[in-house]
Amino acid sequence: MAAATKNRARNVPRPRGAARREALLEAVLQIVAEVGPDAVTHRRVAEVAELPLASTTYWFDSKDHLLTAALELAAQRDTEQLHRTAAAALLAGVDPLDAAVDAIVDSPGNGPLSGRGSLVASFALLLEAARRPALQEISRRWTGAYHETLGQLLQAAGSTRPAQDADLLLGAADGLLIEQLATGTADDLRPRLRRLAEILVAAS
Amino acid sequence: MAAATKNRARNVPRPRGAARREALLEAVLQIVAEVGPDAVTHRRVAEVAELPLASTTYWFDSKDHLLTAALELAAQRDTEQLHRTAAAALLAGVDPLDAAVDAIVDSPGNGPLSGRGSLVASFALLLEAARRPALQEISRRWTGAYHETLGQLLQAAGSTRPAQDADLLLGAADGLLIEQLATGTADDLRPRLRRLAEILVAAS
DNA sequence: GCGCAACCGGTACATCCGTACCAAGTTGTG
DNA sequence: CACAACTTGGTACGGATGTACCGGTTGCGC
Repeated sequence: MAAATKNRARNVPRPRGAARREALLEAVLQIVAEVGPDAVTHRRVAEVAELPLASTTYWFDSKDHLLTAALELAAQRDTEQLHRTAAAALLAGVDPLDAAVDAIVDSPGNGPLSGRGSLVASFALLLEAARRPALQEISRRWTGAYHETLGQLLQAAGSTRPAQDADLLLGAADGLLIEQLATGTADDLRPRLRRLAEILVAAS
Repeated sequence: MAAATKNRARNVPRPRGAARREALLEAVLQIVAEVGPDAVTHRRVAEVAELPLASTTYWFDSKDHLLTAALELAAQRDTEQLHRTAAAALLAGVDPLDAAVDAIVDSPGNGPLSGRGSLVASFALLLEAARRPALQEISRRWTGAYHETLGQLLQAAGSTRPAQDADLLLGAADGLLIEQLATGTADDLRPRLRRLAEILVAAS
């Protein structure tokens, strides 16, 4: 039927358009990391992405939409990276506690952003979610993925209550990371988190 | 001597002026909590504080100065509250672990801002410090006060390495608080932190 | 081919921003 | 009382911002 052949859904971007869209989000994340969420303006995003100003309003209805989509992208990338790390560690037979600590500490360090910068961006966007309920669903999925993956690793390490242990371990990691960012220190968190993980498992 | 009678230091605000200054900082904190740091503009601050626009530039050289002073005020208030709580608990002979957990969870809940709002403001300002070294000194004093106080309480509870335990306990508290803010949940953190504190002390 | 929707990019505009300036009011001191 | 410093609040200005608009281009389905 004719209808079957012209079924490309409306509003589905063509390949080139999708690439532009992603370049814009990339630019948003870079700006959030380097200067902060206040600095995310249509003009600056366009400049960083090397695209004309109007492309920002073409692909995203508003600045809100731009930020929401950027948080979604950051969460999705980080989650995928987390799953890859965890799966590889489990298959390779690495000590699950080491895998858990590495998964937390390394996770945001890859991708096109530098480790520290992408951390700042992630936390800034998370904090945005505290004021915008629309973002909370994304935050929930994001932290949920961490809970699940860490729980599996802790269980493999012998924890009898992996959910609660993962909760505390993830919390400690996030809190210590924020503290490092806010005070400008840069010690290696791995030994401290490793010790916490051991204590949690041993106390099961 | 004549010199002795006119020794009021220059630039020391007179009482009425000091009240205005504080009202402005109060307004800054309120705006940071409700809308975010991007929304802190001279005009809006003046409006919230019910003062004329020019008063903001009179009492604070620039927007940077305004934000720095606001972080200082938040840190100072929170630290005083922390010390009060801890000292009272130690004198009253309350279980030091309960005191530690209460000191963390209750701490930012007082003051003119609602608990959740002042938490958001605190974290937002801490995150600002990640990008502005001038704020990091304040952040360091702030977290330092927590480390010290929590360390004393944990030591009283029998911890043999109070510094490290305080570090992890504070980290976990901050991380869990941020997670709650970002996901919109509101469970009581006390039992979880209490359990962590017990495990840490027991593992000494 | 041809038409239509998706896509592109330049420009315009109302609004808000940080900050400077200045004239009037207030207050403590000699 | 007079004076100087401090304080107040109204206004102005150059610049940046979010977003709307609109004519041109591209590429897919017929």
